[in-house]
Amino acid sequence: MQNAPTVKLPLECGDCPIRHNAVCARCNNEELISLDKIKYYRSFQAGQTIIWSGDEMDFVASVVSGIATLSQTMEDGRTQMVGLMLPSDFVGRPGRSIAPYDVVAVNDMLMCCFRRKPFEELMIKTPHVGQRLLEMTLDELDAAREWMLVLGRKTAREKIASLLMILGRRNAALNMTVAKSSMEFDLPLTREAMADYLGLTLETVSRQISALKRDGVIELQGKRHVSVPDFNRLIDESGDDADGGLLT
Amino acid sequence: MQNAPTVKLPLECGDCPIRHNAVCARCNNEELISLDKIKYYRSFQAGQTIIWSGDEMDFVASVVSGIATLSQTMEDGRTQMVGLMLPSDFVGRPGRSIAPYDVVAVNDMLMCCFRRKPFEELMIKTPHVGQRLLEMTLDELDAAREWMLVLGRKTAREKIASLLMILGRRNAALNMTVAKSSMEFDLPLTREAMADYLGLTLETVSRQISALKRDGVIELQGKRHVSVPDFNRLIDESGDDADGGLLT
DNA sequence: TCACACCCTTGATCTAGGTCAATGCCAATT
DNA sequence: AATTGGCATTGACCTAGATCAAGGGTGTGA
Repeated sequence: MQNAPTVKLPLECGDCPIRHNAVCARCNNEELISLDKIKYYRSFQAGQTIIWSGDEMDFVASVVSGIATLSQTMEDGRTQMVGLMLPSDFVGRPGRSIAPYDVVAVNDMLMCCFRRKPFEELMIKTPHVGQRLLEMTLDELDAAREWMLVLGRKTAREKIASLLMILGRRNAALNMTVAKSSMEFDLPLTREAMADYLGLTLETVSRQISALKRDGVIELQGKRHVSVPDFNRLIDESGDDADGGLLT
Repeated sequence: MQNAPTVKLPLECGDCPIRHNAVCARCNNEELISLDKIKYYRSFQAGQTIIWSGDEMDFVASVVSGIATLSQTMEDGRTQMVGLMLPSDFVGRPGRSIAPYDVVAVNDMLMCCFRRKPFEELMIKTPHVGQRLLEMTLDELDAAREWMLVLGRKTAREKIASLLMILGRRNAALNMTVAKSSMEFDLPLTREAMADYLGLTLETVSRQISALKRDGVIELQGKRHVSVPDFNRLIDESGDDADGGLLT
């Protein structure tokens, strides 16, 4: 646990995130084999709802490829996205059978699933899996709390900049490249999905993106491809501390 | 793990939350003894900052009595509370030495502390502690995500009602009483702290509390004692689903 | 090639909540 | 009993972002 990396790792040995090298280094073969026995793969189409809030959920899973969103919706239709699930993220929760939010595939996805009961038994038998899950959960908690600052206190422009920073960083991490001063990436989300993530309306999202473009902070190729000539400029706009987060 | 309660337990056997009955039932004596060897107690005064964001943190701890807040502050002073720590909550994180937020004592507090390194070693030796910590972290993650909906999508009035619901419920839980249709409790927070929790200004908090009083949803004795004649009315005002949360 | 469905942008207007400022309350101190 | 200081309330006004509305690309299927 001491030297475990706190950033999300891309896939390493095989295609299942549970086997990330942070765990593998400590796992013996028996554990890997027992994991293999209870897992299976499922794919989902873009736009498909993977799990409905309130539904019985008999599996836990990790994202192999594609992007999903977690969101909560009030009776009157207001919705708030509470998480973005990217490859290597873990969906579901041992010890609870009812899903607390909707999980929706943004693009085509492949998930590595484990039936919940055997997975729970496995966690008791092989503590390393639980330890890795604890690390990941703590990271998600930190991310959720950082997002609370975004939602509660930032202006619309800062919110957009914060989202672009996250998307840029995660894109860089997925490509195993270092985040550098200039970068470009695709926006996986519609303006409406961004609005739901940021607690804004889609019109405000659109206006602020236009404003950032007008001010030269970003450039757009089409509507869904962004390039950031100077990443530090974006950081300034986001209102974050320069050091870029609370890792380690 | 299967039957572990998902609500936070009040203190049970002794005064350290790590020994909550959910864990105790599965622990053998050896584990309890080894915990005792590395723990110590610290008290803090009301208003005292327990941990500064960015500081080195060589211990983890759990709240024995009193209330603390977790908060993040931007350079220009805007602050957002990201958590309320009540008795039995766990502060700090194994595997990370730098504190990501300020922890401030709201009233006089007693904390049960563990030096971080020995605690991490203990977690490896005795998986039950890690499993309990995972449960607690997952609960906190759910709470953080529910709060994201509050921050991102609720109106000021709904935000206040949501906060009062949480305070009322936690108060009922601490007193080991069942949440019933009418209840009363003290507000532990100033109007400003409530504003920081809710992403509002203190004036708006004050106005909305006055409005809820005017409309008969709550009554005030002094400025810090609330009684709620009909808890369901408060739930309606909060915009939440009637069933009252996502537990189990 | 037309038409329909999506997604996105932009403008005009409205409003919830922020900002600024005055005042009130009460407990502690002198 | 006067003073000080920390909270809290209330009013008047302002503004960021919501709401309402119109139109513009682009892709897909008939």
